[in-house]
Amino acid sequence: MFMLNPQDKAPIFAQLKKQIIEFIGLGILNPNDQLPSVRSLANELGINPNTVAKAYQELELQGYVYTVAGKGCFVSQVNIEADIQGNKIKEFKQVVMDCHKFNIEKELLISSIESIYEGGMKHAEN
Amino acid sequence: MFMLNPQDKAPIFAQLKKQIIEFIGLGILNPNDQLPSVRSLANELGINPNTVAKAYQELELQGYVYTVAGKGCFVSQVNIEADIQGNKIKEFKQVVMDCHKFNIEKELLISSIESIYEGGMKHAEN
Amino acid sequence: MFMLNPQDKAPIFAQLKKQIIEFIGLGILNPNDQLPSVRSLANELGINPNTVAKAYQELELQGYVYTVAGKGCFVSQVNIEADIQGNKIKEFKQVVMDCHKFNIEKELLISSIESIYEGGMKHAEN
Amino acid sequence: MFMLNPQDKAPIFAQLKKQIIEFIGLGILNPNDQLPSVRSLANELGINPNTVAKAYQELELQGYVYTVAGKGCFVSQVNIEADIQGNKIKEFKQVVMDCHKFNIEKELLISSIESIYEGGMKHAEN
DNA sequence: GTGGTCTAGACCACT
DNA sequence: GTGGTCTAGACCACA
Repeated sequence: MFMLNPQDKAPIFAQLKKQIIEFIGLGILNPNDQLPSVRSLANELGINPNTVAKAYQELELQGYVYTVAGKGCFVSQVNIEADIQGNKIKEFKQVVMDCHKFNIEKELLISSIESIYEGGMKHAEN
Repeated sequence: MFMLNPQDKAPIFAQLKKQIIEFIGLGILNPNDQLPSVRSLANELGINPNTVAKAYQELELQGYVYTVAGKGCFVSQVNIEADIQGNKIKEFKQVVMDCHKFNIEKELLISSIESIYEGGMKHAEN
Repeated sequence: MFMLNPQDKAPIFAQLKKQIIEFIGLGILNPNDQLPSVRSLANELGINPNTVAKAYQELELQGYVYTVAGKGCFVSQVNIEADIQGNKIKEFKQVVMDCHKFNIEKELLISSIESIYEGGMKHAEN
Repeated sequence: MFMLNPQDKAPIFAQLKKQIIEFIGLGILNPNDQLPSVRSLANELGINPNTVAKAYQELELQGYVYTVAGKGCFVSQVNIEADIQGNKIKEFKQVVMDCHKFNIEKELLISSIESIYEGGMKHAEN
């Protein structure tokens, strides 16, 4: 279900977090869905349970999930999607401002957007 | 000349690197300009010379500067500016693809660009 | 496992780098093999961990190894071997061109090659 | 007359030395030819006289030139050319042995030699 | 346990 | 003066 890249400089728990947030944003994980248990996920991914637990903890701290002792970890029912979108937009604006600073032409950016939205929705290879 | 943010989670040498690259991209530092000496910059910023040296060394490995032992460290004359712009654009496209994935409307992105490029906004709060 | 020559003018970290690259080229170290830990190797060689770390970091920057914080340093799985051979051949051609420039006879070079490849000579005295 | 590359990692005095040796090997500088004076050469190259002096000193130590106090520095009349060729051949053998170690095919090396000796005598770009 | 970062202070070669 | 290298020893995040 999740994909980890050991060569990625980002710590594993952060990769996990990011993917869970992404899945929530994409509607693959919906409010009140239960996440896999720490142990099962750790087992499945071949990583340390502590690592999974850390990801879950941070997600809980940031309000994306809630934990019920003895039952498991569930996706929050609050308006997470808007939150995720908001963060992405903030990130987007930041990058645009950098582009502006470096005198990259506005038209170039807009045409990039057009082509991405029209074309396939494939990921860019890094 | 340079500004370090101790609260930033990024390592000091990376902050320094980023700023130097930015200054080159902005034309504040031009090809063959000499960077401050390792010692003087370390002194000025209140950090260890090794930390500055590490930043300089990585910049050299990546081709942004060249260093001459016994003389100092200089901005490369190759087309760095295009390189920096290229990286920013890549980053931009990546973010746009994420936005697309999360169903953020194209028009929203474009209008953000318009306002940033017209308004001449300075910086987003982090 | 590794051998350092204190009399060699080359810096320690460079000697280490060179040997690791050689071991990869020779198939002694294979893709995804784990390198000795920074601390253990430093201890074994009687040098400072920072020195080993520097070697590892440069190897990573050049793509020969990848390192996972908290786990260790591993040989890359990309086609490093071809890379190493390519570099050696480049070096070879450079030397041949020098020989040509100095009017060294072609036959002399070729016969040297023959004798080395047939004899299975070990090493030249430095 | 001489060409220095400040970006080259080799120290300037070594670059100078190498070129003088090369010129001797090529017959551009002949036995008992006088080298430019330390000061004039330093002036011409825009470098420190100490740097030139160091190059000359090392050349003298290695027997390539001899210095006459108050008169200048001259190319030795001993059999330098053979010496230079000998060094190159030694270097060549070393590289060939490395190639052998890395399982590079003998035929590849020989055909490289053929093409270099038949083709132009241009330098390889680094 | 691992590697990453940083400091303090030293010595060296080069200019 | 410059940068390059190395040591000793520290703290941190990650697994």
